[in-house]
Amino acid sequence: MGSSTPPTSRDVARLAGVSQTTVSYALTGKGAVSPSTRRRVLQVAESIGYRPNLAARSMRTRRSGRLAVITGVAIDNQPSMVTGASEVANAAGFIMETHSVDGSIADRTDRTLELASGGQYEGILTFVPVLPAALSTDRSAVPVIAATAYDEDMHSTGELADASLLDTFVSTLAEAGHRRFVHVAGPDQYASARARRETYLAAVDRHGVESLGVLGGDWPPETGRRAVLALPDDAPPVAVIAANDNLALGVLRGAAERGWSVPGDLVLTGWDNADFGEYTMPSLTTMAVDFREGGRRAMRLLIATLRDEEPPVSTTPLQRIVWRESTGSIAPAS
Amino acid sequence: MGSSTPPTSRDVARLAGVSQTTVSYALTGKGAVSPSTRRRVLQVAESIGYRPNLAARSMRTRRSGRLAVITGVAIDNQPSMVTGASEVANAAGFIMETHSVDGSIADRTDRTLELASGGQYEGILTFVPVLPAALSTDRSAVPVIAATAYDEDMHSTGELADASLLDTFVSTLAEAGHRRFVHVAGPDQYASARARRETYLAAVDRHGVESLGVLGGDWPPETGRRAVLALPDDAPPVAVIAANDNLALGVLRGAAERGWSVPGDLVLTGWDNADFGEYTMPSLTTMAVDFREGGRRAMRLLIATLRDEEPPVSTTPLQRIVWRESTGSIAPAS
DNA sequence: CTGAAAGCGCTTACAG
DNA sequence: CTGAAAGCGCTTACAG
Repeated sequence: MGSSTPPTSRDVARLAGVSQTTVSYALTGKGAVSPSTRRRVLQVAESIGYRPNLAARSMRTRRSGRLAVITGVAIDNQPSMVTGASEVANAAGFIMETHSVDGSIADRTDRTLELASGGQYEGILTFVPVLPAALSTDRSAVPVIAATAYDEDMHSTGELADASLLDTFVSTLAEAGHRRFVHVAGPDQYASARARRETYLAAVDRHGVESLGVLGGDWPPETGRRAVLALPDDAPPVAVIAANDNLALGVLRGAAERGWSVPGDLVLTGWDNADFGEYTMPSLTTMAVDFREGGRRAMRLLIATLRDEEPPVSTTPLQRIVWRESTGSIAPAS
Repeated sequence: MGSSTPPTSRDVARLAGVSQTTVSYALTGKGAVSPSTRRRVLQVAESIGYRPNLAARSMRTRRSGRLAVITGVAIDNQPSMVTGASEVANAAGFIMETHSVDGSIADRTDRTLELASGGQYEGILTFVPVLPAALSTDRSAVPVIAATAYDEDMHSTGELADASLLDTFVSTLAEAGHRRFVHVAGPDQYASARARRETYLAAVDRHGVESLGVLGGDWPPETGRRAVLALPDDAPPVAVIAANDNLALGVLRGAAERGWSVPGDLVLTGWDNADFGEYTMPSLTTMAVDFREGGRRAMRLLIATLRDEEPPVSTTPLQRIVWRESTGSIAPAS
């Protein structure tokens, strides 16, 4: 009990009175086996609960049919990316496994290399930043693709971190008559946060509106709340461009604490289309980012790479503005 | 390029002018190797980028040092459970890998069995419901433990789905003078939703307050909003016990749409301590559930099982009520 | 301190 | 249609 070792294909062979070869053929459906033999083998295998040892199989075939996706605990919106990647992997006949890694970027790089050369996967897709060393395809036989939504360096698919539509927030609000803006930024280590901040600065400049500055510097709601509390009394009417919905939520709370109405004294945009944004009072104008499709594309790229095919090009945008109550009634530029 | 196969321990041996045995000893630090030989082997291994084939190693040693955690896309709050499990696994010297599975319960059970008998893991911890067949320890050599926060059947660790503290919501509000209650329930398929509903019904009964009924039946905020819109005009003052924070968020929105103030006309409790709950207007009274500690305990149980040790007993509660603005000012029973 | 040999559980030419 | 044999890349008694 417990210490007994699981049955092997040799056990099945002995019990069925055939060779290991025949068992293998019957199970994988590869060689030619007579129907009756095949039936008997299958029956025996089933009865003793035989399951092939995957490590042995993949060591022999050098094909595991498995792809690894590397994620980390702290990356927002990844669940949808993983789901999208999984859809594509399964459709292509692969089993996809998710490995969650944490620690420093060096640790993550090590682990990625380990997985790449461990002989168990035919390809690796990482959603967390790793050092370029992990991506070199010369030494590790299997391809490693990085699709990080939220950081730069390496071969990133990048589209997910694109901030160019933030310009549309500013221009549309400017056209609607808003003259004063503030940006509540995310942390500087994030490429997406930096991109949004820079796009904001360029936009206020380009559209000739006043900027009261860039506040914030972190993702949690409390940062947004503090940013509003730090605004001068005569700030309203002001348009607040928050780097994400969490921050926007804090802004909403801070505005209420100061007695400022939204969208009266203050209009507000977020980013990410978080579930709660449709139900806050007022509901949040935001950027819907299609992480799932981002995951699909990343996986298509990996599969194309390992098959030595040309990667498919996708042109449809991954982002879309959702106008809601927090920006008042405006006629969005089509 | 690309088609070249990764270096093996035999390659290292040849290049270092030693036997494969010596390479193995030098790398694993097991046998006795002279310092100079050891240094040379390590140097060669490093220079050609050698990494042991894990499949081969674990096939030979029958010890992989790896544990698998099975999760699914749709399970709320799992990230923290996974984090907790990972902490304990790493502290015990194991590498933990997360496998995300979806499909029917039969599919998930199959996949679990496959992992259990695949020879790559020393133990399996599943956070998604599987059939009892997957848990039988007689056939698969490795232990499989189910720690499902949100469904019943099998050896569940259960504490996470415990709803008994909901009685405290009701009794405390009753003591504060609230006489009329409503429950906005989650979907019936969830053990946690059922437990909360039943605890609610028992509580209103026990504390002699009126119940306007049980509404809802799903998790998204919209369900909570609809529930409030369905209430009769003369419902207030009423205490709404929502099955989770999403639902409570919808309730808040619905109340605003009807012109009902919170906590004036309506008081409200949620569940889960979602991030946004501290920043809604008003902030949400809720149940903080320590999923991370739940994950830790589940992993401790798995490790104790595979080591044939007595599982550690934990007595500290995993749940704690957080009183906030949505219930007005009350003196919580200590 | 070092090496030759066996074997973990599979699959796959090859021969019959 | 079926089987004996080799080998995937490791580790580990065993002998020297």
